[in-house]
Amino acid sequence: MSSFYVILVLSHVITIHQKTGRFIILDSLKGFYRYAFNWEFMKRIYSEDVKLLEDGEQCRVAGWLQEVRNLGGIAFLKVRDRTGVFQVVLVKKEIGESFDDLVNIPRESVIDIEGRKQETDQTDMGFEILPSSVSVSGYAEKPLPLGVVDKVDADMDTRFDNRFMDLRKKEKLLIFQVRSLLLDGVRDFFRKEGFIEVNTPKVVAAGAEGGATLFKVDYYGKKAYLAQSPQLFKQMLMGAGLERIYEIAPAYRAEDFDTVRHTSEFISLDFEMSYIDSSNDVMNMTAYLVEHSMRYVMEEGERFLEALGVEVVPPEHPVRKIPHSQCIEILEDMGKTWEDEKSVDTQGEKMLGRYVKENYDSDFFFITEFPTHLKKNTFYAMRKDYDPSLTTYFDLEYKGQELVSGGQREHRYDVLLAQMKELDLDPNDFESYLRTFRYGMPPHGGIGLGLERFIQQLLDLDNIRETILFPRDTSRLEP
RNA sequence: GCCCUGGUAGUGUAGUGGCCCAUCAUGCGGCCCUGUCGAGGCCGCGACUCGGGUUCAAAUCCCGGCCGGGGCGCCA
Repeated sequence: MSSFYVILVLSHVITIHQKTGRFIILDSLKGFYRYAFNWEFMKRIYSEDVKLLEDGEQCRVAGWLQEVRNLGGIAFLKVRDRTGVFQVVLVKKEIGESFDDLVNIPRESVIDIEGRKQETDQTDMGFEILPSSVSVSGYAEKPLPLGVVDKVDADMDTRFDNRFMDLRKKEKLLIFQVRSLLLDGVRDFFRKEGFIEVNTPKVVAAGAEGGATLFKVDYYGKKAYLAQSPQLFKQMLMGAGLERIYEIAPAYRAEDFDTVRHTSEFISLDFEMSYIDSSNDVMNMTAYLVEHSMRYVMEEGERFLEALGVEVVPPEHPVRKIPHSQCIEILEDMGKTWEDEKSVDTQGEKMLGRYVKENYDSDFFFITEFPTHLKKNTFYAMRKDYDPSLTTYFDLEYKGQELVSGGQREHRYDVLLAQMKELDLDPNDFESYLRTFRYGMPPHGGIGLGLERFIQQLLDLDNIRETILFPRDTSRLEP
């Protein structure tokens, strides 16, 4: 009954076309294709795969009617699916009165075409479809809220109000194809390094760093919050003996910031590892994670990066580590001045990014040994033995923007308790967390990485919202 | 939260006191065209964010509301 059978051979997929008994070797599973199983109920194929058919062969394709070029006696329908834009040819004297109906289908309607492949060098795809039937599965209203292929761009607000339409643009789709691959790369790395993927609660009783940045929720009448970080749970899992874990999950920040690199809901990529000797172990793991996932995207997503016109340059090892105090000196040498306290602020980050790029030809560097008073809310940060005014905490900077924050955690119960008391935190509020530290806690550390920032910097996007399907910020709650 | 900045047809814009019953592009509608691919040609449609104020006169100036964009603090 089915028109396709599928056999897996190595990483390639071979389909046998039953009508012809011919083998079609699909390029790979890199991105577009999904033929790992034989879905006999899915007869429609991607336009990219029509290329693999013989000249004159019947096929069924479908997509969005991008535009109609009506020349009078002949018309061309440009139809877009996820893999490309193909052309359907309508000859008036051959199809008669339905010609007028077909050329008047509104743009962006979904149409389903059965027809014959005809090879030609007059289209980008190298073929066109001579239809035997065309049906409209979903009519599009007129006018469109924004044009998918119009020569004018829409404002961000218009675009995000009509995100479904915005995402029909090829270059928007590409971002999410890269994002998907980057996550594959991340998971590939962690799997190979023996990390366990976990999920921790997102509805919590208390945050990691006080209550100021938390969204309140009503939890069966009790006061609760959306988690702004999995921090405390990750540490508890170190106490539970999981040793190496990672989590890819949303984090919520009710900060009232409105910038191109902040959103209220983002995907936090966290890992935590036990039995480290120092924060250097964490930094090195971080650098290899970033490198591996970038290389993965470069290999698997070459066509996407090419289409986006982006060159990806992963970090080389070792990634330079610059203590915070030295960062200040460098910035002073570069002529930076401060009104208040000397620290690496947004301007400083950008300057240091340029400095490292010019002097060491790298997009990456760590800022290490963050002063304790700059991490004042981070009660769980381990401080340097020789100088408690410094922490073991670091940031990883990518193209002049903070990408990662992490360090070695304080695993000694009495020290942790003392650091909490410095901040006037009530240990009773953290009892379920603190308890973990009283029954054998190994030395450990970890990081949090902003996934969207990673993609933003990777693809040189102006605004972090471009990396999120439906972004949440201080004013946007829908769609 | 602070600072800067904007809101004109479906979309993107021009217009900074009278020359504006508002420019251009795109879109949409109609007509012509059998190889278009930024299709082309001709004709048409469609807008000043809301409320107050100043003025003989407001898209334009002032105040407020609503909704954006950018920067900073902060952060992933």
